[in-house]
Formats: sequence, structure tokens, C-alpha cells
Amino acid sequence: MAEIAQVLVDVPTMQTNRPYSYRIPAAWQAQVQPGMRVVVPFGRGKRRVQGFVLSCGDQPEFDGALKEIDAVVDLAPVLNTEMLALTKWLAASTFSFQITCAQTMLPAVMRAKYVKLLRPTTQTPPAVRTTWFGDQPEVPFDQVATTSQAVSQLLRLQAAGEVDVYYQVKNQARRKTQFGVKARLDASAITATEGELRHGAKQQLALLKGLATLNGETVTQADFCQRFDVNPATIRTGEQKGWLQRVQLEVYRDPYATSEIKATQALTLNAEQQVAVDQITQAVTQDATTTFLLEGVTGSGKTEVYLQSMAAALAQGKTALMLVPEISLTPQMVQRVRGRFGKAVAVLHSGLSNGEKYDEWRRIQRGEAQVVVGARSAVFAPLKDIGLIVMDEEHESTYKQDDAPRYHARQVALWRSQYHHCPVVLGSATPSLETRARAEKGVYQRLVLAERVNQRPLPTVSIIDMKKEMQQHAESNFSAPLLVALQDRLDRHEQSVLMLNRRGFSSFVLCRDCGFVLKCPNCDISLTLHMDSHTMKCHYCGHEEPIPRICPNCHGHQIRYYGTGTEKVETELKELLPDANIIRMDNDTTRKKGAHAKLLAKFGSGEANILIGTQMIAKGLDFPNVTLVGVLNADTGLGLPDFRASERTFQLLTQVSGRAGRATKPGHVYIQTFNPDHYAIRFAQHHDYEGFFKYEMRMRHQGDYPPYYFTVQITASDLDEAVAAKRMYQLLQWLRPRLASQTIILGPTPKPIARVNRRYYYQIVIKYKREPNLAATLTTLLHETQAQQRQGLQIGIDVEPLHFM
DNA sequence: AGCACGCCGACT
DNA sequence: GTCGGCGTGCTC
Repeated sequence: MAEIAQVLVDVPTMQTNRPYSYRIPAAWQAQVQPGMRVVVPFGRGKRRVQGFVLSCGDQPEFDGALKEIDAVVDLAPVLNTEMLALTKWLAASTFSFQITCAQTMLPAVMRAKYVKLLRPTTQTPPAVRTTWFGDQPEVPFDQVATTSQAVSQLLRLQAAGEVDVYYQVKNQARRKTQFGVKARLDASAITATEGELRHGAKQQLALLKGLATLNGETVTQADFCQRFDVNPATIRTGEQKGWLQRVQLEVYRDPYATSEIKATQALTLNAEQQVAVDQITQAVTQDATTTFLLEGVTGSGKTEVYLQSMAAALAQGKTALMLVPEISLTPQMVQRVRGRFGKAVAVLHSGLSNGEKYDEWRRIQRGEAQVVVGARSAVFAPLKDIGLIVMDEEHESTYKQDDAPRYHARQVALWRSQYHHCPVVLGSATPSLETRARAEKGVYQRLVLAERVNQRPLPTVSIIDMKKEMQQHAESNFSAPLLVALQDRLDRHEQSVLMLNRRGFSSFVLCRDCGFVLKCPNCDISLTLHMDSHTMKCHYCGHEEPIPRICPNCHGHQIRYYGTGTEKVETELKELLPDANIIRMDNDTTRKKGAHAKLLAKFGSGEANILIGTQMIAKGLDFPNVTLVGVLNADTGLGLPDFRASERTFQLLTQVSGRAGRATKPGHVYIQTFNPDHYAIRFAQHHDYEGFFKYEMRMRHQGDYPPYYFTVQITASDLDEAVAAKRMYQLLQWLRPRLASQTIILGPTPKPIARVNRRYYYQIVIKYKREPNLAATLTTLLHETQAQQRQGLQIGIDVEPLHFM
């Protein structure tokens, strides 16, 4: 019998990032299992915290006196063996606390809330009682202990035993219940009762007729009322007369309850798609842990490949997990998956309420859903026996979490694939360089969909040189050719999509004569404009120079920072094309829940003819009447001080181009840019991913960047800028001798947004090829900087960061 | 994180 | 003298 539990406590610090031993009270010894939540006393006071049981045994791993588990929260484990192992791996690989990882993997409502309460004791004098409690049986400590005098007074009272502090550990998870109806009469009794009814008691008759059809089953009251056309008051009458029983039924909050599922059939595959499905299905059957890169141009039918491969996994009695970027988790997308797999689908995304997420999670946990579709955190869906994991748009940076634990869903997916012995499909029209390079080396198996379904041609892409436009016309966001094209679409009653690239907004300088962007002499990375210090800075090596007044390249005077907003663009377009009906989609207009879908529906219905938006319109839109796509400013992303700037620009342009000409009418794309010859733009123009990949790989090779090097970013922040800087230089000194001589350390440099929330940020970037002791070194670093954390210094470690700012 | 213990300045 | 300020170490 297990008497001792190893418990992971809910105290996210470096020192408590290990299990603590607790005695299991005899009454619960048969019941407590690893993965359950418990409440344990922790610390010298009366503090109680939630914890996760990691293992049970009969030997403590601690010599001292053990405390007892206070309460068991769950009847069944909420983290299974796989998930427990995953928390351990995730904590180690992202340098975060195991408890934080466990919390991240579970719905938010399962995180405990703590309330410190003040209670009277048997020895509380009446005067004390009225002063502190009034007529309340207990009061929240924070509510009464507002001043330092009050706190010390309370401490004295507590020491004298006149008041008691008590920690309440609250479980926020609430199950939604509804009334259910259950018959208490058998068939013959119902018939007899019917005979006794007063003539004309139609409602009661209907109720009895309804009860007769239940056959002992319980149905929800709402369902019953609707089916038999009785009102709730009649049900209550029935209850009083003893005909039926009302019971509490647990129901799921179904976010899609109102929408009918329209079943869809598997589409016929073309030869390439068939090869892909066959290969993936074979891997599923053989329990192979193959990672596939499904590389397919926009419109090549990747989704159909996913769906049919997932169907194959289900046919073998396994489950399937499909990850998509948050932004493409549109109602259309969900409908498509539910149309194929019906009620077996659980959907997880940020638009759901916490209660809805919890219910979807439980449906998965109980095995009631075999297919999960969701954004980043859905990679932790508690599916059993996974047969296939799909990650659509694998290059998307939203798969990487920005705060602790800083995990990449792709890494978690690969880990789970090893655990479940199942394949992973990474799909994209523009794979990340890392993924594509791994496919090149044979680590991943590459599957290519080069053809668009129905052989529809890719849209023609025209590049418009805004330098020339600027010379000919007054400053405008719209070039002459784009305006002509827009007018033409209005005349033909076709639709247009305009994208304003917000990335890198106003943060760099550009010459309007020659398109020159100022770069760092050491790093070949664009310099960032710092208005606070009036300098141009390199965020990699710290190089700094004054803001140029004339262009260093062409000596022109038209050098300035570049940027504009969607609202301004909309206003200008309304003046230029007064007949146009415009919808604007940006953070302002889509903030409200459901606004995003509403605007899209409005555009889809043809109510408007032009859609203006930021990056959010680049993905997933499929409107057959859109024949023109305009990118107003393709450059902005290129100006960012990030070695992935070209890659992101290429991906964005390729993606947004895919929005044009999706049906029978041919599409045309106009890209406005000050850098018409930039390779990212040129390759995007020709839909040439392979060309871009080869070129960009050379650039990465020259600059010693991923995928040739691995990267780790260390940030330090402090309220005092000098302290942050000083600690970073000390850290550099400490780090250098511990790392291989070939390893490159960049920095310390201040972060581009040097001050956030009154804290100053500095960063160091480590670039390495082989560094077997790096993890151990960084863990030591975290332990050693622990003491300084008290003085306000915060250290963060980000493995393979996606954003260097 | 949160609590107790422990060591220095301004007060009943 | 002590009350209470916060720096330091520990929590099974």
C-alpha cells in the first residue's frame, strides 16, 4: 500500500522546483494515484497549496518529519503517465518550472485560487469579534489587513490564539448542470393516471404521454419540453404529483451546439495527394515515428490530405490531433473538420470561454472525442493512443509560446510522436528553413504537392516600384496601377483584398529615392531607429550610429521612417474610390468576440467589394469572387532587425497571394515596395519557394544563423538599467569559459524596446553548433542568479527564440 | 510565493 | 529597553 506521495507543489520558484514527500492518510491510500491534484500544507505557517502527485511509494525521499496530504482534489488523475513525463521533459528543455508546465497543459479552470481567511476561535473575546468580523463568520485576510498596524495587531491576536488564519484552496472548475427528467411511474401506472385526469388537462396528458416514451431513461428538461410540447411549470406539477423525478444532469457547454453539422464526403484526390495520403497512412499503420514535411503550394489541397490521413488513423481505432494557427481556426475550418468527423471532434482555441475549454478537455480526457483540432496549446490534448499528429502552417510563429514555458508546439508534437509511435505531418506552402533543411538532410520525409487542385494557375504577381511612383505622384499609399486595377474590379463586380503590413511599423529608416535601408556593418541586419536616444542601433552586436540625414547610398534627402495605419489607408481609399464599399479588419475592428467572423461573413456575402486588413487577412480566406490582392507595403518587415525578416516577408507575400483567384476567375496580385529587387519579393513574385530556400540558406550560412546554428537567448531585466547591464556583462564573463570556443556569443545589447513596464531589458544571444553541456550550464545559471532575483533582477532563457526583439 | 527568523534605527 | 523595518533562508 502506497503511504508516501511525491508531490509537485504550486510554488513556481527555482528552489521549490522538485517533488516534496507527503504522507498519505490511511483512508486515501487506496485512492491516491500519480497525476491527481491534492492540497498540502507547505511552509512553516498554515499555508496550504495545491500540488500534483508525481508518484506513490512506501519510502520517503526525505529524512525529516513528513506532513500529511490535506485533501484529494480529483477522483481520477488529471495528468496521465504520458503527461507527467511530458511535464518533466518540457520543464528541462525550456528551463521553466515543472509546476508551470503542468498548469500550462491543463485548462485554466483547474488552476487553484487561494484565499487567506481570518476566522474567530473559541477564545475570541466579543470585542475582538465585533471589531474584526462584524457579523461575518470569517473575513478575507487581505480585506481587513490593509495597514501595517492592522497586520501587526492581527499577528498578536493570532499568537494569543484569539484569531485563526486559514488558507482556502479553491477549485475553479465548475461543471454545468441542467435539470433532467426521469419517470417514476411504469407504463401501466401512466395509463392508469391518464384515465384519472380531469377532462381537458392537455398539458398533463402530454406530459404523461412523454413520460411513457422514456423507458426509464433520463433526458434533460429542456429537451423533454421541446419534444413533447409541455412547459416547465407542468413538469414541476408532475414532480409534485410524484409522476416524475427531477435530477441534476451534468452537461457539456458545447460552443458549436447551435450549428448543424453538415456531413461532407471525402474529395477525390489527385495523384500527388494520393501518394501523400498513402505514405502517411502506411506510417500510421506501421506505428512509424516518421515526420513528414507536406510541402504544397496554396490551393494544392493539403487539408484534404490531412483529413483523409486522419480518417485512416481513426479507422484503425486510433485518435488524431490537428494543430492549426489560431488565426486560421475560422468557423469554416472547424465546419470542414466536423463535417468529416462529426461529434468525434473537439475544438480548442482562445475564443472559447474557460468553461467551454474545460468541457472540451474532459470530452477528450474521457475518450468521447477522438479528433482534436486546436491552436498551440491543443498539442497537450489528453488524447490516448494517438495515430497521427498534423501541424498545418508549421512555419507560423504563433506555435511558439512567448512566455514561460517558452515551448514550440512542433517540439512537443515530435515528443508525443515518439511516445505514441505515430507519424507527424508538418504542412506548409512555405516551410520554415529549419524544417525544410531537415527534410533536405533526410531527417524528415518530404511529400510535395506541386499542382493546384483542378490545375488552376497561380495568380500573376506584379511588383510596383514605389520609388518611381513617389517621383511621379504625390505621397499616396496607392500606386497608379493598383488604383486602376481596383477600379477595374469594381466595374466587373469582383472583390479585392488589400493588405497593410504592420510588422516593423515605423521602426526603421528607408530612403525613398533608392530604397536603401541602413544596416549594421558587422551583422548585415537592419539598424533600428531609437527615438529616445536619437540613434540607429544594432540589436545583435550593439553597434550604434547617428540617424542619417542624407542617404549614405545615393546621398538623397528623402530618407525617413516609413509606416502608415489601416485607418489612414481606408480614408484615403474612400476619397480615391468613392463608389467602393470597404470593410476594414484590424485590431480595432475585430476586438469584440465574433467580430472577426462577422466581418468575413459580410465580405463573403458580397456586401462589400474591398477588404482592407493587416496580416490577419493573409491566411485561410477563401472567397471565390476575390480576383485582386494588393500588398500596400511589402518592405516593412524587411526593415526589422531579425535574421528571419526575409523569411517572414516571403511567407507573408506567398500566403496573401494565395487569396487571389481561388475559383474559376484568374487572380492578380500587386505588391507595392521600395525594394523591388529584394530576393524575398522576387522569389515570392515567381512563387518560387525552392529558389528562396536555396538563396536564404546561403545567407544563413554566411551569417552563422539557424538552421546552421542553434540559438539561445538570455534576457535580464531590472528596474535599474545600470544593474541589468552590469549583470549581463558579468554573466557574459561567467558564460564564456564554460562554452566551446566555436560558440558565438552576441551582446549584451539592450532590447529594441528597452523599457517595458518600467523594467530595462538586456539580452545575450548564444549561437552554437555543438554544446553538450549547455543545458547544465544554463540550469546552474538559473540557480546562481536565484539570490539576485530578490533584488529585482529577472533572468529569462528562451531556447530557439523566434523573435529577437 | 509567503512565512519566520534575525539583526539594526526611532519610539512608547 | 522594544517595536517594527526589511534582508535571508527554507518550505516535505
